[in-house]
Parts: sequence; structure tokens; C-alpha cells
Amino acid sequence: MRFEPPVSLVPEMAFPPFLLPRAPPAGPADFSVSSLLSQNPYLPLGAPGYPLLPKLGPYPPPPAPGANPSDDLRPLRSIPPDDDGVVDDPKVTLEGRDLWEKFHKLGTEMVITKSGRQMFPQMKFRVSGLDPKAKYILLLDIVAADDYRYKFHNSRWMVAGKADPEMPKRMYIHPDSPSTGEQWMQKVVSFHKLKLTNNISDKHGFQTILNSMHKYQPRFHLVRANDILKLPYSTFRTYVFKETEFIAVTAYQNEKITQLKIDNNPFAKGFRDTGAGKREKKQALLAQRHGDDHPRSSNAGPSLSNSLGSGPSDSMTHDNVDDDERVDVVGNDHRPDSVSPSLPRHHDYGGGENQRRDDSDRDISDSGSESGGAFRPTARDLDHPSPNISLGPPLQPPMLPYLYPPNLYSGAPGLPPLGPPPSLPMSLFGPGSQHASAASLPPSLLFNHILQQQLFHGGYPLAAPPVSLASSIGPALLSDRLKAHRFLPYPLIPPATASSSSTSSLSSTSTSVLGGGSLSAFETVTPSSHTSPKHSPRPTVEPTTAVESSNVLSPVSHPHRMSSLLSSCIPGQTTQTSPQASQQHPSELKSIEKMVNGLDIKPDMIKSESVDK
Amino acid sequence: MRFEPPVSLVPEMAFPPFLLPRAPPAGPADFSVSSLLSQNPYLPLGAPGYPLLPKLGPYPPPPAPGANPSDDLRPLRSIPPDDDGVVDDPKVTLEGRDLWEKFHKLGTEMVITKSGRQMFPQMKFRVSGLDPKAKYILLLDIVAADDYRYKFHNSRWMVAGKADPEMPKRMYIHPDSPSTGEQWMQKVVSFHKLKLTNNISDKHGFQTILNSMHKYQPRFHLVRANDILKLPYSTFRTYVFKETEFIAVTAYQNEKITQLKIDNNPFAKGFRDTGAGKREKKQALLAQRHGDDHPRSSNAGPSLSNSLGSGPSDSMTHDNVDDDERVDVVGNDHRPDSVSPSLPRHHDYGGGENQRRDDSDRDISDSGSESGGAFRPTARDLDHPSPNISLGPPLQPPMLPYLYPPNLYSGAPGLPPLGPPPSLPMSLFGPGSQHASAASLPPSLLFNHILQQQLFHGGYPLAAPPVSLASSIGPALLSDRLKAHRFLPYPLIPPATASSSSTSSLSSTSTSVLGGGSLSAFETVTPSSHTSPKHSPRPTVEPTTAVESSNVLSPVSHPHRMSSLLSSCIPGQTTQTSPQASQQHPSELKSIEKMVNGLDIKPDMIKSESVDK
DNA sequence: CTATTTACCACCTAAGTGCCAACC
DNA sequence: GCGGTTGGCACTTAGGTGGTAAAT
Repeated sequence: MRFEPPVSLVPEMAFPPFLLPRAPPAGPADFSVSSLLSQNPYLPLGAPGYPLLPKLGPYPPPPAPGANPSDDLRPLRSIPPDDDGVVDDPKVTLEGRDLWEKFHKLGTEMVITKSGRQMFPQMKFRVSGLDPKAKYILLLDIVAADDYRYKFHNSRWMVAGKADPEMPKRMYIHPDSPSTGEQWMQKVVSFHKLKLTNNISDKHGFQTILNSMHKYQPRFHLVRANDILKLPYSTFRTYVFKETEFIAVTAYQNEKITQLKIDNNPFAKGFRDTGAGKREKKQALLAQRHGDDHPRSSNAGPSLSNSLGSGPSDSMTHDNVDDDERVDVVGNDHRPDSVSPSLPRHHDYGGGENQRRDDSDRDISDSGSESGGAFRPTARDLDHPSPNISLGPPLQPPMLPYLYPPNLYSGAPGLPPLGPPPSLPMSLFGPGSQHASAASLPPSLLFNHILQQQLFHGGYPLAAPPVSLASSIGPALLSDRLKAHRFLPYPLIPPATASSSSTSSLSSTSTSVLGGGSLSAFETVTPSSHTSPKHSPRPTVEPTTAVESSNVLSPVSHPHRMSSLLSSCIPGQTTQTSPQASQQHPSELKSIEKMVNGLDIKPDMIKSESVDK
Repeated sequence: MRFEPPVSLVPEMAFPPFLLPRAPPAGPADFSVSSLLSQNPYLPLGAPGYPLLPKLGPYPPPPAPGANPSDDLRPLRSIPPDDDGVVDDPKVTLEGRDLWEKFHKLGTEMVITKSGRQMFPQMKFRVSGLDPKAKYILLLDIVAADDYRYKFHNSRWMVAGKADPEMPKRMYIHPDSPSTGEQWMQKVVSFHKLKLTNNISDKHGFQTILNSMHKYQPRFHLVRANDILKLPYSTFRTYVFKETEFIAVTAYQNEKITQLKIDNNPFAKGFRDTGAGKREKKQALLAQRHGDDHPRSSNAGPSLSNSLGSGPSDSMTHDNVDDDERVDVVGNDHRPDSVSPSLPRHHDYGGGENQRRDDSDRDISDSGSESGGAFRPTARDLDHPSPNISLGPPLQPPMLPYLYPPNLYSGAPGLPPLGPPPSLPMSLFGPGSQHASAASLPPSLLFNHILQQQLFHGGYPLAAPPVSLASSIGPALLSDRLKAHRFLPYPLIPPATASSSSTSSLSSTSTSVLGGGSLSAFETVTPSSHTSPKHSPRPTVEPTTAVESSNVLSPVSHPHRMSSLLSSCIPGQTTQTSPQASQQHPSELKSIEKMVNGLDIKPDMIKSESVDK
């Protein structure tokens, strides 16, 4: 049509879309990091052109003219210039949680390659409860889930020794950052562009370097900040979904995982046995090629997903993600899977004030903020749904020069950090501050990164020679760590043996965590001294409502590891840590550690698990 | 490898890429609008969550503590908070200019579809001379090149009547906006994601609505602003490359264009006659299918692409885009194709100060800035290379409520605006300010957009009912315009006849412009009273160095159309217009209009044209 | 040797292209 | 039927999948 009658057009034309409305494309937003990175590899942080030193003057900005003098007493805060004072109460939901749980039950494996591989269930989140007008930066990182090295033996994952040294983990900034709360809430936030690699000389920068045969835990960070430079000074919330835990592999070990991937990943349709007829055919073909039907797994769990499971002979009859298109087959959203840190209405986003659950008695973070705030979870804090949430106050500039090696990130129970965990990094948090690093770590890393850039004439992170970091944290430290762990033969030493003072009796099923109520295959064969009798090593778990609530007490002696891993708060509860506020009570530490390990599960959390169609 | 010797790793690991370095992907940056839009359709302007009213307080920010009191005397400026005072001297180069020129010679056609179609030679620019630390917003819009409707008859484009009413044009914000100068300069800035459509009910928001069989002119806007909200207050520069002019079609008319697209667009390789052998084969096949070899065009050129050019019998022998892969076939960069607005070193980016060419006498914009600045190009200003550049100061808030209907955008000579151009919009610039709109228009549109959002509770532009705009510009105006032009039979009325006071004798080959020195097929059959005798209607132009420098004097009576189209300055020269500063001398107006029409061409501009291999 | 990892493959999705028959 | 428009088609690029054999 060339030109319709004005009458009908007027309405259309009347609206001047000078600016593209930015209508979201169909489907989840392509919020993937890579998109932005590839599109605008420079935008935020680390870009050469980015002002190396904030021009904002001292952080935080001076109090407003009419501000009460007492305000000055509060610790430096991260309130961004445009902070409208509106309190947010973010809730985060893991997209495709059901699928994630299916994988988790089997023991999720993620392929890592030299060139980088995307994660298959993709990391996608729904966010709500944000201040529509405030700007937020969303991040994702992947940290070691424990200090073990694994091997897939007899159809199950077993500990095969101490972990290899972790490569420094990078914080993946969602490419759309910073965007307003309204923008983030409008669509699913996807981090699918993030790539996993085992290539230490990652040139792309899109990739996260992982060790094969090690267990990892993705973490989602929500930071209220309108500028990436302010990240280190801003309040951030960390959400951990245990169901996204996975073991990095260069080749799939568990055939069930392979099949689940094939059945759910559109790009793997070529390997799919569509429909009954095709299915048989294809599998036959595969079998022929293989020469044997049961690669590794001897235990088939009916468990897996979609009912049909006319799978190959080898093991499973488990999955039947019948149709190509469906990714989330079973009923979703049966259980409350969105969690909110629930900041107090008068919450102060700066580093100083405490954050409490609106209606709660848990003053988790109070001590943390000004005094040296840290987690102070109560017992109540332990019962919470899937995502473990933690809040962290911004780090103070004074600590910036220090860098906490990301490889110390692991916070799982059981083994102590590789070798005597260098206490140096902890100095950041001052003596007695043992777990504050959990939530604050990400920012600290970010900050340090920035710092490096500033110190070393701000080239691209990758472009900049490694020297920068080394110097910032002390070259000796880093190299020592590396040396200490080079070439681990990864014997099958039981984890318990290696542990130091840390492993408590509670930590038996140490790394076990439940993906929001689902049983994970990971819980199976932890070679620790106390293997959980509850579960058979096999993920043969039928759709059940059984609750796996193991309590793990993480090593107090290595709080930094712990906290860095998963310091969590009960959803709807907030914890606040600040570098200087890190000194906490030992008792608190324990609670925190519990949360960190994400072992407490509420019965209602399991509810939706058995929905497999 | 699991873990290499620390010695080798240390350097690698020492560098903590916490933040992805955002290494640019190979090839030109995927800076396309759509990318960001699709990725983060909300980011900048118009997003619901976007702060409707800047919280910055009064623009500009209060002077620094140590600032001289006299600073306060300066008019409100748009200097962004992070404006470091560094003067930039932006230069913009059209990527693939040679290819563009080839198309332009034939009379570029761009397919528009209901679902939206990307442009094929893609809009890509190289930018340099920016302040590395300052943030810039890059935009692209496509405006009517004239007021005609065309038809392709006898192998040439002919005017077929007055233009249909234009749909409101939207300003396409480059998705990476805002980014630092350093970021923009680092790679080619691509707008390839922009899509053209004829679907008035464009739901996607990525698309620009055009009228089929109408001629358009893309424009590139460079704005120094660190926040999209500040766009209206910021200095902007507009670059117009005449070689990117095109006629929108729903189906290709000129077979040569088709072939040129096929030969150069990788996605059209399927239609390519690779190698000599294949070529013959394919064409034979095509012939079979067609049943006739000459769909529409009676003129075939052996010309087309891959050397073999055993094309259909039609006419031209002129061009030859030899190889598939090459986009820029002929010698590039023979002529200076990068242009800089050349701001004075002490240039003030605010709305107030004047901008002069560093070494020049052209004080083009001076009057414009504080006093009500506008173009004041001198004769010298008229001789310049391809991109026509204009500078515009920010619009002042007072004028925001007004909206200038984008469809009045055309600035070509010849016909007057459709019907009596509503003078209302011009009120924005005050009486006597007749051409200031050119450069300032884009921002004004943007601003109005923002305003609308603010006024109408800031929904998405598209989401928001058309009411907003209608009300802002006055419903009556818009609807009247629409009514006035509905269903034009587009008779073959010669343009000259329709013109009002505007068309001067100089404007004979009115719309003819040279794409940076190349002859355009568009110049051929302008049914105006004075057809350029120089060129045959057919783009049969052999590789020649002939210069087409026709001077067109655009109608003074309709300055808004003119100016909005192509107000241009000599490269390296800057013009500045401001809403309030719009009152200019009549003499200046003429100069400006000349520039607007981009008719002045320097001999050296043509140089590279004949290089076709 | 074993246990992993790599490189390459066919197969898929997603999306851009012009062609063409059908439509108006 | 003409001029213009539309939607399905085959083809392309680009890139994500797991399989597989060879390399480490």
C-alpha cells in the first residue's frame, strides 16, 4: 500500500517514533553479554576511552546542601548521583528453572572448549522489584563450587583429588549495563553469550576460563549503579541458584546429560531422534557408531525429564523432551522461584547502612555496614528457596589496591583451599572479617580491575600485560599459589583427608546443594568421610518431594573461600557487608557459612520438582 | 591441558580479566542499531524507565569552585558533566564509499518490505578526531530527498508526481550510544541493523518507515553528549553523504542495481554467477525461469559485476563490480573522503558559543549560538567534499513543546512542500530564522520525543498512543497535512511546475548531487523544466572525471524543508544553529541553502570516480 | 597405556537476499 | 492487463551442537 487514507494513518503517524521504541524482539531479550561485547566491546568498564579516574570527585558525592550534618557521619556511600531514594526490592527468578533442575539431578555438565562454548541451559533471569528509574548493572560470574577435582566413574561423579588452581575469574558484565530497572524488568535478562573455555590465553574476552572436571557455580549479581565505575562503591546483591551448578568438561561424561542437551538444545536437533520412529533410527545409528551402548553410566534414572524416554538401550529411558521446540517441558512456576533480597524500605544503598528484611527480625547485615558490617544471618535465614542471596556494600577505595585472587573463590565445605590459603587477600577485610568477602568480592574484583587500568595506563584488560594484577596483589602471592598447585596428579584422595580445620561434621554431603529443591546428582559421591546415606549416588531419584536439607558448616578458618563462594541470605532478606565492616561474630560466621553452602531447603521448594511430564 | 607450569601461566593469570575486555570482534564493529535495540531496546532515549526529567538539576552544572565568576555569565550550555573541555574535530568517512558510488551512479534502490529490510550497501562510518574521553551519541536518520514520487520508466527514474506524505521519521540511535570518542573511533561504526519498511504499523521499532518509489537521503549525526537525555541540549554535527541517496522500492526496478547487489551482497551469492562457467549457466537458468530475460529494464549493461558480465542485453556498459568479495573494488581513498566539521579549538559545545573553523574566516555558526545562531556559511563554505556537514547547537527547552513534522524534512529544490507547508513548526525558530532547523531538527525531534514521553507519562514511543505527538504539535496540523496529501495520483507533473518561489535557475539538475564526486543516475530524468543536458538519462556514464556541479538555490520561502534536508557546511567547517539563534541574515540563508542542497562540488572530489576496474 | 583434549565434521538455527508467482 | 506489493522459495552467511577419530 502506498498511502492509506489519512484517517487511519493519523493515529499511526501522529506518533513520532523519532527514536526507535526499542521494542523487544520476540522471545527473551538478547541480553547476552557477547551481544554487547561484540557490538560495543568498549562501552562500559575497561574501555580505553573510559575515564580512568572518575571525575565525580570524592566518592561518595558530598552531601546535598540541605543534608543533615549527621549524614556525614555515615560511611561513604555509593548512592549514585541519580539515586532517587526509591527503595527497591529486587526479586530474581531463574528462567527455565525446570530444565535446569533436570540437568542438576543428573549432574550438569558444561562443555568447555578452546574456542569457548556457551552454556546450554542458558543463564537467564527475570528480575522484578527494581526501582524503575534507577540504573542497575547486572553481572554474572562463575566460581569454583568446591576444591575438588572430579572424575566420572561408574556413572557417577567422584572426587578425584584436590582442585587445580583456578584461573582468575572474570566478572561478566551484562552488555546492556547499565540500564534502568524498568528496562531490566521488561524482559528476560540473558547471559547466554557468555562462553566457557579452558584456554588460558583467552583472546576474546568473552570467555570465562574454567578447569575441566571441576565443579562451578554461576552467580548473578545485581548492582544499583548508573556507572560501571561506581560498581565498587555500590550496593550489590548476589543471587545463587544452586540448580545452575555444573561440572566443566571437555567431553560429556554422562550420557544422560548428553541426551538431555540434545533433546533440549535446538542447535543439537541434528542428533535428535525426533518422534518415535526417528528416535529409534537415530539411536540405532549412534549405537552402531559407538560400538557399545553404555558409555559410562550404568545407572539409569527414570528420573530425567519428559516421560517418553524410549531412549537407547544404554541407560536411560529418562528423558523425552518430546518436542524440539520445548525447552521447559514440565509445568513451571509451581513453586516460588523468585527471590527478593527485600531491602528495608529505608534501605541505604551506600556502604554504611544496614539492610533488614522489611518484616524480619534478621538484622543480618547491620553490623556489617558501618561498623564493619558483615553477614549476621540467624537460623531463620537458612530456610529459603533456591537462590541464595547476599548483599554487599561497596568496597572502600582504601582497599582497592588489594586484589583477592578469584581462584580462592570456592566456599564449599570440605577441603581447605589449595594449600594454605594465603591470608594476604583477607587483609582487605581487616582482621576478624572473615566472610565479608562473599558479597563484596565481586565488586572488589571489579574495582581492582579498574584500579589496574588506572594504574597501568588503562589499556584493555586483555591488552594490558598481566603484570598489572600481579603487582597489585603481590606477584609473589600469585606465583606461589600457582607453583604450589601446578601439575596436580589429581589422585582420588578423599576430600575429607585433605581438609584442614575447616570441615565440620555437618558438611558431610558437602557440596550437595539442591537446585531449588531438586536432588542433584552432585550430591551423590562426595568422597568425603561422611557420605550422605540419604541418596544413592545415582540420580535415580524419582520425581519426589524429598527434601535434601543437609547442613554444611564451612571451615571457619577459611572464611574467605566460603564467603566468596556463596554467602547467601534468605531470600527477602538482606545481608550487607563492607570491606571495613567485615569483622563479624564467629557465630554469625557459621550461619553465614550455612547459607553459603545453600544447604537449607524449605519443603515447599521441592514441590514443583516432580512435574515431569 | 589442565594446568600449565605456573611460570608460563603467571603472566596470563596475573592479569585478572574480571571484566571482559570487550575485545572488538573481527571486522567492523557490529555497531548496528538493531543490535543494541534488540539487545537492549530500552537503553537510551525513550525507554520507559529512563528518567523523564534529568536529575542533573539545572543545565549546565554549576561552575566549579575555582571557576571564574564570569563563567556564570555564559548562557546555559549543554556541556555534559564530564565534558573535559577538550576540543574535538570530528572527521567522518563513509565506509565502502566506492561501492556506494557505484550504486549511486545507477540510481541506488533500496528494497523496503513489510517486515523490514536492511540497507545493502550498509551505512558504516569511520570517525576520528573525537575527544577520546568525551561521550558521543551517534544517530542515523533517513529523510526525504525531495518532494517527488518516482517511477522507473524506460530504464530511468522519472518523476511521477508529488511525493506522498512522509511517515514520521525516526532517529535511529546507534545502540552503542553513548560511548566515548575513543570507543567510536576504534572501529567502523555500522548502522546496518537499521531496517527499512513500508509498514506503517511497524511494531518492531527497529525500522524506518519509507514510501516506496520515493527518494531518500540518510544522514549521520554526531552528538557530543554523555546521556541521551542531554541530546537536545548538545551540540550535534550532521554529515550527509550524497552517494547514499536512494530510492525506496518494493521490488528492484533497475536490473543493474539488482545485479550490483547480487554481486556484492554475500547473502545474495545464491544468485551470483560465480566464475565464468557458472555465470553462463545461471543466467541461462534464470532466463528459463523468467521466460523472458528483461523483467523490466530494457537497458542491460554488460556492466554488472563479476567480470564476466555476460549480462542480459540491456543497455549499460558502464560499471563493473568485478569480484564477489570485494565491496570496495576500485581504488579507495583517492580523494579525501573524510570530513571534519572542524570546530575551533576553544569551541564551546554548549548552545551559546560560536564555532569557527580553526584557521578559517568562516564564522558560520557564530551568530547562531548565543544570539540565536544559525548558519552563516560563506562562499567558501560551499566547496567541500562528499559529506555535507552541519553543526547544530542544542535546542532550548522552551521550544520543545513544538514538533516539526518529519515529513517536511525534504530540502531538495523544486517542489514546495506538500501543500502549504505549515509554518507552525517554524515558529520554533522564531521569525526570520528560516533555515536553522536543518541541523537542529534532529535534536528537536529527539527532544520532542522525550518531551512527549514526559508529557504523556513516558510509555514507549510505540506503545504510547499516537495522541502524544498529535497533541504536542497540534492534532489539527498533523491531520490536515495528512488529509491534504492522501492519495496522490502522482501524475507526471514536472517538478518545476509545482515549485513555488523556490526553484532558482541554478537548480536545473535540481536533485542531482554527486555522491562524493560520482555521477548519479538520479540526476538523469528529473522532469523539471531544465533537465541537465550533461547526462543522458541513462547512467551510461563511463568512468569519467566529469564533474557535476550544479547549483541549486532552494526556495527561501520554505527554508524549513530545505534546511531540514541537508544543511551542510564545507567539511572542516562548522555551522551552528540554535533554536533561539535562528534568526539569520537572508544572505546567509542562501549560502546555507546551497550547502543544504549539497550542490557545490570541488573538482578534486570527483577524482576517484573513474576508477572502476 | 589411560584419561583428556583437540580438530573437524554434518547437522541444525537464525537471519539476510533476490526471485517469482500471486495478488490487488 | 499494468504498476506495485506480498509472501513463499531457495540460497547464503554466521554460528551453535554433539560425534568421532586423532592428538596429547
